[in-house]
Formats: sequence, C-alpha cells, structure tokens
Amino acid sequence: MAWYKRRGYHHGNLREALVKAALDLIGKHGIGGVTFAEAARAAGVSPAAPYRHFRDRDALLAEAALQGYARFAAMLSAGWNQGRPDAITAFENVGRAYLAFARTEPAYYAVMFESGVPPDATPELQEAADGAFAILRGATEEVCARLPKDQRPPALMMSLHIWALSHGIAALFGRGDSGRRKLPMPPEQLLEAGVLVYLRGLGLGAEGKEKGKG
Amino acid sequence: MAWYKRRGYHHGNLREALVKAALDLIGKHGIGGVTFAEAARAAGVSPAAPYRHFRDRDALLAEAALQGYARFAAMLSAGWNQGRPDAITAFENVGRAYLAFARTEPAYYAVMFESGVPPDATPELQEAADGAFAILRGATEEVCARLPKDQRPPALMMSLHIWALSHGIAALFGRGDSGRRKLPMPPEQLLEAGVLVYLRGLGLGAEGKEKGKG
DNA sequence: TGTACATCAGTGAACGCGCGTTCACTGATGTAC
DNA sequence: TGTACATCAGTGAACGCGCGTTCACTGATGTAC
Repeated sequence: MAWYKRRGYHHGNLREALVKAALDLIGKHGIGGVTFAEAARAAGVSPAAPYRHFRDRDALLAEAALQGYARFAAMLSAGWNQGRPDAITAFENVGRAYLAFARTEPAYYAVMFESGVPPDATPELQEAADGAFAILRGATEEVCARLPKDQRPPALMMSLHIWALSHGIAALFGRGDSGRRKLPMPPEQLLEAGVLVYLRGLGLGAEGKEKGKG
Repeated sequence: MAWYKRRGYHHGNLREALVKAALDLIGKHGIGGVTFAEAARAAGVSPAAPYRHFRDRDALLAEAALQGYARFAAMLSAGWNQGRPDAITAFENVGRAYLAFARTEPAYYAVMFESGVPPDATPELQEAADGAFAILRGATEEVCARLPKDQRPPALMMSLHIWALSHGIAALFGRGDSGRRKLPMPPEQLLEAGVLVYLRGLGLGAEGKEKGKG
C-alpha cells in the first residue's frame, strides 16, 4: 500500500491528480473547460491514462462533486460547532460557513451546484449531498426548538428557505468570479440580515446572544 | 422592409432563427451543448452564415440573454400589475411570476443566470438586466412604504433578499430539468411561505388582503 | 529469501469526428437616376 | 417604369485543431509458493 509513491512509470496517485486538475480547469475556464484530455495533460500523463480511473468526464466531475460535498459538510459542521455559543449565533455561523465555502472553493461549489451533474448521479453522491444538507437541517431543528410549540414551522421547510437564500446569494453575488453582479454590501452581511429578518418573522428575537456587527 | 420574407437564397430572419436554435440547444443539451455549427444546422444554413450576424458563440448567447431579460421583466411586471389588488398580494405575485418564468422558460433562465455570460457583457444587456431588477425593486419599495417609517429596511437590501430567495429556489428546485432535487412542496409554495415569514419579520402582517391557499 | 507469475496502471500511436474559422464566390435585394 | 450598380446575406469547400476513444503494448507492483 504505497500511498505516497511518486512518479516513475506509475503515477501513484493519478485518480486524485485528475480530480485536482478538473477543479483547476473549472477555476480557469469554467465547467465547460473541463476536458479529459486536458486533465490528463495537467497530470502529466498520456491521454489514455484517465480511462483507468474514470469512465468518462461525468464520472470525473461526479467524483469532484463528491469530495466537495464532504468538505462542504465539514465546513458547515464547523460553523455550527454543536450549537455554541448559542443556537442563533451558531445558526448564523452556518450561513457564514456556507458563503465562505462558495467564496473560497468556487470550483467545488460550481461542480456541486452548477455542473449539470445531478445530485443523484450515484448513490454515494446522493448520500454526500444529503449529509451536507443534514447539517443545515439539524441546525434548523435546534433553532426551531426554541420557538413556542404552537408556532413552529416545519423544520424542513425552514431549512429549505435558508438553503435557498444562501444559495441565491452565493450564486448571484458570492463568488470571486469575474463579471459578477455588484453588491452594496458583503454577501455575508446580506445573508445575515436576511436570516435575522426571517427569524424575527418566526417570532425569534435576538435573545440569548449579544454581538456587534460582523 | 420585408420582415416576413421566407426562404430562398436569403433566409430572411436568420438572426432570430439562430437565437431560437440556441435556446432549443440549451433546452436539449444544456449551455455546453450550444455550438455555432449546430445552431447553423438547426436554422438550415451553412456553417459560415452565422458569422454575418454574431461574432461568436458568446455574442449569440448574449443576444439570447438580452431577449430573456426583456421577457422576464415583462412577466414580473405583469405579476406586479401596478400593485393591484394590494401591495402585498401583488408582491407575492411577482415572486410567483419569477418562478413561473424559471419553470416555463428554463432555457432563457439558464442563459441569463447560468451561462457564464456576465450581465455586463454589453451595455444593452446590462440595461436589460437592470430593467428586470428594477421591477422587483419598485415592488419592494411599495411594500416598504407600508412599513412604519422608523423600521423600514433599505429597499435595495430587501429586494436583494427576495431576489436571492427566488433565485435560490428556482436554481435548486424550480426547473423541469431532469435529475433535480426533490421538494416536499411546489416551489411556488415554498417561496410564498418564505416571503410571508420574511415580511412578518419586517412587521408586515397579512393586513389588507385575504386569500386562500394558492 | 528468491523466483514465477498475474495483475495493475501506465504508454503512445492512431483514428474519426465535429467545431471554429476563413475564403472567394454568388444570388437576392435595394436604390439612384 | 427600367436599368445599372452597390450592398447585403448567404454558399460550400477547405483547413487546422483538439477531443474522445481504442488498441496492443509494457513497465512496475504484489503475491503464491
């Protein structure tokens, strides 16, 4: 099990190298710029080599998306931080983590949400996507539990609202991309304000936390 | 000025035919499936012909996006219907119109928001995009005006929230596309519920309108 | 510890294909007089 | 109303290029005994 084998006739880590190359290409030329041949070139390998690891371009993108969802889930989870210091603050940190992911990992974000690879392309991908959403949903449930029992909205619906708002902001404004839309404030602030209004609409004030402006 | 000239050596309406072909191709094979050669073929014309009308593929897509923004603005405007029967209801109708556009014109929606053509690619495109947003912004301002003066949020921010929420729902759940994410309710209902919570968070109840469920 | 062998992960050459793009051209249309 | 001419909008053939894909192959690795 020679994990770290470097070079020689055998690449030793070609599968990972191809995924990395695909992400680089997305960053440079967008999803459409990802090509089997180019990925092979970037990995320093013959054009036939990738076929040993992926059936086609879509399989390569699916693998990249799979890794992306795992990192995404990890970032959201770190933002939530088990609900500390309090549920509302932690909930907002999840939102910030969402946007931070979109901003710092635009290639992953694109392959996950804008590549045309459907989230149910493979069972593993489906599972990974569900896992990431589960973090958000779990956080939502904790916040919901703070609401008077008779006015709790369905937690699923609430998490879908937050997800959609976050995705909308990320997709429209939240990427380092060139040529994007102008925004009079940082996306994080836009999201935070939106979430605050939304929570207030559910009857949740700013109780249980004090903070300045982010 | 022979608008309706049909066939013969001269196509008579090739520019429009190419835009239409591009939209068809987006519908069939996604943004990446749009090709100058294929559009020419669909229009029944030689591969060199499109160069008489568009410099390249991007110019063709930009033209499609331009038309899309015009139709989009028209649909939003119809939804708003000059604020009738009342501002809140009309505001929700704008949201429904937004999703209706994404659902019924997925190709336009894709070329406008997911094609990589930046909204400022040309001055006309910029203007058209701004025009569509202005409808939403105008509606938001009317709703804002119903709020007590001391708790009005910036209308711009509010319209960005609504836009982002609408776009998020449309992009994640709101298209006829294959392989999209499952939703336990229609997107329109998800958006309406989200907007209601949001408006309540701003201090706007359901005053001034009565309605059943949509 | 050594040897034989199976399997794995690459090579590199080749191919067909479709796309983008250019070119000299030509049929059709519009207009000046 | 007719004619000459300029311009416009298309043709079709050609090209170079890069991609996807296959193939027989071979060097490296792992393992049975």
